[in-house]
Amino acid sequence: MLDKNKVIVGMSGGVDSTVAAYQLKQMGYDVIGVNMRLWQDDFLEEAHFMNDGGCCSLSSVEDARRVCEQIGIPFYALDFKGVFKETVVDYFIEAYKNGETPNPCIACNKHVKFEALLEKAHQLGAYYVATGHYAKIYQDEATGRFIVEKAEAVEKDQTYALYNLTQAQLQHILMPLSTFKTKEEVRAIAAQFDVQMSKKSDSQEICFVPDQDYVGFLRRNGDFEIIDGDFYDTEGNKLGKHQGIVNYTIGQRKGLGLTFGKPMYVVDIDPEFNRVVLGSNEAVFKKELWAKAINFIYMAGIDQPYRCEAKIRYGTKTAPCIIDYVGGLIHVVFDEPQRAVTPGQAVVFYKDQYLVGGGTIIRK
RNA sequence: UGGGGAUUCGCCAAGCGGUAAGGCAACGGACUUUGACUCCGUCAUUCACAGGUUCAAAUCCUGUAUCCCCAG
Repeated sequence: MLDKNKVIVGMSGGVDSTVAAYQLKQMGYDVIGVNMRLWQDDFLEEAHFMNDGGCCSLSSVEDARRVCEQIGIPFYALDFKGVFKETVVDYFIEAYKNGETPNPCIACNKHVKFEALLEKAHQLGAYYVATGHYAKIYQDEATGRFIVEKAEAVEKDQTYALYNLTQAQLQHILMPLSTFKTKEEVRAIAAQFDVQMSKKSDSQEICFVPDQDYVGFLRRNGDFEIIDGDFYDTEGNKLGKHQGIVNYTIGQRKGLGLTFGKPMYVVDIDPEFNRVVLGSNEAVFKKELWAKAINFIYMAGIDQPYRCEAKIRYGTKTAPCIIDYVGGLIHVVFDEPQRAVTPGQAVVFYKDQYLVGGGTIIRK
């Protein structure tokens, strides 16, 4: 029987998860801190890149252990390298191989933090797994569905990366940072028992590529060749050589190595012909998109066109749109054209502050 | 080995005797759970080279080099 008062907290050793654990302890939960060992890269460890990290930092085990001691909760470091490799790293490599831009955090949430870790929690008898994400999760009394709502701290809201979670997962998840209005409040609490840690900067890179060189990561870990190809304009004229499609994402301006007298942006990536199409900023805007692998949270699904808002990239604003199921895919039509619709990225739907659902943008 | 035109930052390009605009690229920083976008900052004591005329030249003159066009 699972203990509803028992919770496993994913501890990165950073500010957010530390405060999450602390809050739960204060609330009276039986809290266990767990640091997930996710990835090991000999290349980077030799290069001393693993010393400072973020949400999934590979080197913060000791920080996590220390704060658990300070909070007064048990701590375990557990190995999740296998599942992480299969569900996050392999997906990441595969996406680039296919000319897409992946979002590994979303995959990690779905398969590692709220699946593998949740299983581990159940093995330990805990009903809940908790993290330091900024999002609200609760059960709607009327419908019985578990709903995700944007965090109070709007600028830190992380619901975009949670659209893929199922009802089965959500009922076992706690996110105690949901009520904080700012990151500063969270830091202030952290400072009460660990000043040094409370000043850690926010994470901002792919956790398994802490040197920022994801192309180098693909070279070392990928099972495919990164091949030079040609840049084309939107008319089909050859413009020059590119260094392999993995180097580019839709909307990208920097690093093209070509000059045209005006800024040029990546408009399309064609993995089949190894082509990268460049165009003006205006050419990067699209009014519609198609998405697959749809997951709904706010409701079970839609059976007719549904008006809501959508966010097509983590750092962007939501935009009004109408979504509709067409042949097993979701068709999204925006009121206004959106910049850099990127295959592989998630499109996440919102209705006011509620997370409606989302899917993966495809090239069509 | 005859005429004509050109030569300014990696690319494009202002300047036309008064002491080197700008755009693109690049680099550095901010922002960022995606090397995206965006923003901020840096980027020719020097104008193909050598002389000359001027108080003063990238700008005028004279050679030299390279390129282009038209004539052989």
